[in-house]
Amino acid sequence: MSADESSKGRPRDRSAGPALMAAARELVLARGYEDVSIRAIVERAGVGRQTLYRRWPGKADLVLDAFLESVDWVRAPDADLGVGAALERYFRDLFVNLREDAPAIRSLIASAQGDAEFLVRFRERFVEPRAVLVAAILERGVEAGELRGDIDVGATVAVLHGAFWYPMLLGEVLDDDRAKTLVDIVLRGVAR
Amino acid sequence: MSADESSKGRPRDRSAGPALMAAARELVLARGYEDVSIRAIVERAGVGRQTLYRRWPGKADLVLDAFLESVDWVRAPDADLGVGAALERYFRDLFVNLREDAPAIRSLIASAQGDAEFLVRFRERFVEPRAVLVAAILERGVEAGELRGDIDVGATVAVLHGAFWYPMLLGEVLDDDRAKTLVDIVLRGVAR
DNA sequence: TTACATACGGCACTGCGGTCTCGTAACATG
DNA sequence: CATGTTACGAGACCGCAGTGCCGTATGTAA
Repeated sequence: MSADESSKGRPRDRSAGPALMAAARELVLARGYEDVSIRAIVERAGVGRQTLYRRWPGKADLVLDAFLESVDWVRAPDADLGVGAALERYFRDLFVNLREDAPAIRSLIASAQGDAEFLVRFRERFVEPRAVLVAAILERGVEAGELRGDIDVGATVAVLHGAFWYPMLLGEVLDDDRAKTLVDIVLRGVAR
Repeated sequence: MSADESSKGRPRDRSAGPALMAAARELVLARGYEDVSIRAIVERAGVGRQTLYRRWPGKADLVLDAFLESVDWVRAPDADLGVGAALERYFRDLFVNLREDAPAIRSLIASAQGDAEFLVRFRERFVEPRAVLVAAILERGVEAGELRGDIDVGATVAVLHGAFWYPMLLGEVLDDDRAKTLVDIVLRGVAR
């Protein structure tokens, strides 16, 4: 699967892909996703346009690769933490790592709204790994007796992540306080 | 404010605006937001392109007007309902009204990600009215002693709405069960 | 009636995303 | 070496968003 070498014809220039990802990352960070044209990326990378389209379906997939390269930590939570502390730590880390990349992620979510195939890839690469991680924290909490046994883990994951997508997509700042408040609401609820 | 009649020069054709909104709504519902071109809208409305740009900054604002015309119910909650029932009713109604319009709303949220000025208008027209309404339900619940007195109303509003944005933007179905589960999690929390 | 101001439909223009073709380059096979 | 196959940079081409300009139409004010 990794060896997609047809072994026939001229081999691909192995430096072109990384050069395109680097160019895309630099330009998007400097000017913002929608102010960076495909033409500008390939020019900066010093390649032809087809060389990009031979590797990615379009700008969204290229930028997804370019940014997930650095965001793909998704580290496992410490097993000795309580659910509240583990969740808070997860979201604080997420917000820190997103401080620089949030505009790009927002634009990728936007791109996915009109492109069902890219939405699938974005889910696989960005959404699902984080959902799985949070689900694991919650299930650990259930087993430890910290959380109720009848909770809907999938729905809780969606509530937690939605609570961070919503302000992000509205252009608000994601700080530590928000992580704490968010986790507190979902754990304790607001009812008396 | 309503009489933006300069009283000088040729008056605007009063039928052009409604014709454009109707054309936009029909085409977007039929083909989807990103498959409808500005050119197609003005052609269907039987007007020139500048006639559109004289009234709206672009497609996003036109479609926002065209769809909020029908979505702008935002009815006040019944005062005799408990917080849980009022919230459930609110989200069930929201999901029903969005069953047809959700794709368009998704595309508008997408448009707002690369256009800060449109984001402001989208917040004012779509986000804030609903946030105010849910905040009122929550505050009523606090006064009635149904909710704790120390809750962060704004954060709770964000958690509730985020929990509906997240699945919507991921292309999932918004049904009554989701409304119930969502409200249940936020009210009761997941902790034991 | 004569200015003046604004709206109108139509169209040209630029820059973009995406597709396609050209001539050339780099590899494997025989 | 010759042949076949694929990648390469370059650039033509299409449809679109957005802007600007044209000649014309429709209103108000002198």
